[in-house]
Amino acid sequence: MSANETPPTRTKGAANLRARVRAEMTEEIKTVARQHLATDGANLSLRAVARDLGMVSSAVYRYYASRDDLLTALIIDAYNAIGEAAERAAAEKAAPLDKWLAAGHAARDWALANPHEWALIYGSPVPGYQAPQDTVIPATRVLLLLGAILTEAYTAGVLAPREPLAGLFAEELEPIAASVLPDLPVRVVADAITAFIQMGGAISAELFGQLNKSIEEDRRGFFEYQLRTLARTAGLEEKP
Amino acid sequence: MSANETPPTRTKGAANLRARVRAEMTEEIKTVARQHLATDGANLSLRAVARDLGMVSSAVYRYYASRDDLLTALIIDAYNAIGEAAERAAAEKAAPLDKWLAAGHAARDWALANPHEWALIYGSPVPGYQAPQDTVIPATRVLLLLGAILTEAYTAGVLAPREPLAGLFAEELEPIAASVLPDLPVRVVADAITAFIQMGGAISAELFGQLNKSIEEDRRGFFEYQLRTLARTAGLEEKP
DNA sequence: CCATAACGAGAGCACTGCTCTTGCATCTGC
DNA sequence: GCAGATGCAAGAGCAGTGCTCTCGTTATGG
Repeated sequence: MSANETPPTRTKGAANLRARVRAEMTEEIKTVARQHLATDGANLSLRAVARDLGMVSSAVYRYYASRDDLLTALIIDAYNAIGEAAERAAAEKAAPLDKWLAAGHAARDWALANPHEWALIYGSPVPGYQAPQDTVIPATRVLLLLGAILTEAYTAGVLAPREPLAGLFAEELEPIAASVLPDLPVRVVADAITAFIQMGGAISAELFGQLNKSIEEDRRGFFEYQLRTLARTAGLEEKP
Repeated sequence: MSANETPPTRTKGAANLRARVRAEMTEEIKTVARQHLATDGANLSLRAVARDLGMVSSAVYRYYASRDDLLTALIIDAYNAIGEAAERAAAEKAAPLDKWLAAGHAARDWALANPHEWALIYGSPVPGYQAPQDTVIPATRVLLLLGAILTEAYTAGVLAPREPLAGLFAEELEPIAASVLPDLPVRVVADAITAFIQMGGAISAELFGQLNKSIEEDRRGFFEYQLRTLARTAGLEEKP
């Protein structure tokens, strides 16, 4: 209630030394936890993390109130990491379809490099875990990117005309479309969501071993085939 | 009971009574474990299951060598359950597109009714768990069903002609296509796999809460929209 | 300068999967 | 018909878990 807490602006020197040490410690715990994620999956052991840091388990609780809090931090980081990877890749291209493909491949590459973090955010939810509100905005970055690419193509007039949508779900998407851009067809929003979902499905299937014994070598090519199919469905045509 | 000259190989009566009790017990453990799956997810507690059955944890090990063995049994059951649900639904229809839609909706309905079993088979892999060979055949039932529907449409000549595939992955799929049917285009196999993957992606996205705040009411309609899109991509056209 | 707040260590609670031993009931070969 | 083999459940025990609480220590800031 009172405004007596120390503002981080004024104190300097030794004062924010402790704060800096604390921030470093907080980050280091995350780093080690991320490594443990690779072996233990979502049920990582706080005690093991503490052991690796040369501290006792209860000390970790000074930095994260619970194991779930630590998981939340990792989840937010993962959402931001894959979102940023996709955004960067897309920003390097000019044509909408090129952006689309670049974003998809960047997401897949990130997932292949960080499979357990991918599982954390796009796999089955951790049993007792309830995602807090902080995660929802980072969680939408990739979806928003796909939507932005389609919207850009639409406003540029290079998006192939699509049949309008029918169905109740289309009405539900109406306000979303309107909030992005007045007169944006719901079809664009629906296609962005569909593409996001199925892009994720394709990556998950590859990562979770569902296409074993079918495609072993050219999984990247198969993924691109799916990416292009999704693009065509959304109205992004190939350049002639 | 007259257990006169019981041959050493084929004892009946009291002999297989014990076996029957054992089979019942084995099944009962699975039933209770399935219930616990709903609350604990993949990391269900063997001890809790045992408690619910009025027995001690070590007794369960008479029936399942390890927790992973119990999980395997549940996984196989789940694969078979969703496979059978989809097959039954498809068998009730005549036209390929109707079979396609029925199979998809049946799979989704089953997933909505058994979300944790869905997560077990199509979600992120359980950390230490390695799926044994017994699971691979049940795991392919839904995929095979989609492939069968497309193949049936192809042999009936009602599958719209598709562009041939290009890419290394297409060559990898060649032997699979040949093993199903001589001269079956790889495109059909690729489309079946794609549809299977993205159907699963759509269900997972809905189940794992990825389309929160966008479509809340008519998720079935949105799913059907995706189903029809996948069908069209695979060459299953609407009846005029 | 000294009260306060942050901190790490350690013990402890209730829980987990799993192993091993023990005693008992049931089945089975002679 | 009985003695021995076998199936089974219980219990103790091990090593591990998340989390809480208490206890000295140490750095911070009024």
